[in-house]
Amino acid sequence: MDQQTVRPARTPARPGGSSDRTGDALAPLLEKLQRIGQLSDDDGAAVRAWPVRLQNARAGSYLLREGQQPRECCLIVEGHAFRSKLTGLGNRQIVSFHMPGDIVDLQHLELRGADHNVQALDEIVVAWIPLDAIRATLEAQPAVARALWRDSLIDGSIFREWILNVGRRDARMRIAHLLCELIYRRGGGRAAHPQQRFALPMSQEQIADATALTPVHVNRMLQHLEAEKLIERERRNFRIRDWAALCSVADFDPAYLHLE
Amino acid sequence: MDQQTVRPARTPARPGGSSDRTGDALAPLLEKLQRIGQLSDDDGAAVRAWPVRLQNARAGSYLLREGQQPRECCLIVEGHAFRSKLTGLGNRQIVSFHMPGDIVDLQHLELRGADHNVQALDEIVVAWIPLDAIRATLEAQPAVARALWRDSLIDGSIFREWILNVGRRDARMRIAHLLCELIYRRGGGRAAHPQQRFALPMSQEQIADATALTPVHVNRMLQHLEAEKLIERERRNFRIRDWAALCSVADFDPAYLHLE
DNA sequence: CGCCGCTTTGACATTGCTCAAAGGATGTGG
DNA sequence: CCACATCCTTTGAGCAATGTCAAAGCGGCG
Repeated sequence: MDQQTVRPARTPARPGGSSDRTGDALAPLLEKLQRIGQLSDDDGAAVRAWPVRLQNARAGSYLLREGQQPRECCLIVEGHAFRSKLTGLGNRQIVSFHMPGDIVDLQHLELRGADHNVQALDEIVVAWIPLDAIRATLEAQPAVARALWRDSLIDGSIFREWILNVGRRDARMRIAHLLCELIYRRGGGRAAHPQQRFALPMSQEQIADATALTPVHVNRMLQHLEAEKLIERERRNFRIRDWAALCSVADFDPAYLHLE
Repeated sequence: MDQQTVRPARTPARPGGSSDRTGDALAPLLEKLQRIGQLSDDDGAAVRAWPVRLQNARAGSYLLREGQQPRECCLIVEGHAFRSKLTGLGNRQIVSFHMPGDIVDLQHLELRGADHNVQALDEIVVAWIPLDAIRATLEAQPAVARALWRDSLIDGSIFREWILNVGRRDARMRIAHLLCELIYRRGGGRAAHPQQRFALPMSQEQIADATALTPVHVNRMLQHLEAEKLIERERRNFRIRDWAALCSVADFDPAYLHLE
């Protein structure tokens, strides 16, 4: 009944877990790279050889703080995360949401200090991958480098859409657009089973921080979407009643996700 | 007296210009790559060998439209450009400004359809570089690949800051922040001569589209900044009267530009 | 000279925010 | 198994920032 939220494994991953667990950990990443870049067996093997360090974290805990200079990249294995920035006055803006298979701070391959925070959205399992291991692979396996570059370019495209969303759509459209994006990405392209019920991993306050609204207004707009019979909802459990209409309200065109 | 705007050459570049003009065209790019990535002589030579096609364009003309599938990248040689997206209702959001040395659509190395428009801000000279030429260089010269990747990661960082700017700062801060960014980037890091007068290449309507405000409100906020004695202004000509205070009002921290 | 695009001003409308408090879940310790 | 704390969601009333509409200035250019 809970389609969306991938629960952390019952048996908590041991930090520095054994190699079979490690293989599991990289599976969602490999699947994604396969999808966006076509890797050879050698490429896949090189990625699988990355020495990952597993970590469990609870909802809200920081995986990375602004200003840190990490020497590892953070790959999401299970659960969800978000990246955020703070205004000098303390206002928070969430700039992206992430799901299993996403490397959340790939930019540290080239950029020094983190310019934003990364936090767990729900209970989460992440795999830390040494930057040096990735760099070594990039030289030996150009296809991996291309796939990762492509991934970060898609990231950029999503950021541009978010600037548009936050800047030029009204509250109702913003929220609808975010819903569409999350549902679409959950399906890995092709809004899979838009009718099914699912649980969003984020609170209304986090939706507010992603759409640049207040939690109060998010609440009202969700009720509005419900009254329009576009969605059904009960706490964080959603069902889309009219996917086409929701997309239209949201002004949602998935081209920017570049999932083909 | 016009520090900011680089005037298009008096002698208009011929499309498909001769090789000496071509060398000039790539100079700002090489300088930038040098700064962010340390290229060897070979690397530089490979870039200089790119067969560019020069084009003059007047303010407002489109260099690229959403949905197109370009086979060339667009490098700015002189003048300025901006990228924008449109809402289904026709509201425009500018997502970035660009200056000489910027490749404005590097993402087409990996991504198919353009997800946004690119337009000239003022009179401009651009160099079109075949994607295949760039791809060939990426394989042969990994340092060039790294520098370009790094550049696109910085792009992403700027997008994140814009999401924050548009999402969580008020109108006055947004505009001040945009001013700070433009001045800082003009100096290539280190806000060079913040006291000097300069002309912004964009209209107040374009500032509005970049900050997600209306032109009317931009006008009022500029007057407000002037009344606070932070800036001096007469049409598009500006002088910063108090750089430190402006940065503070703007909540501006240049770390996100990653210029070190 | 006269058009045109940009900037500026004014009056008014509205979206979304603030503040405050109440209602529900869920979990924990006694 | 209850009592309570906590975290989220929901509601209400009033307000502020920003948008809308309309028109007037003002510079530059053909």
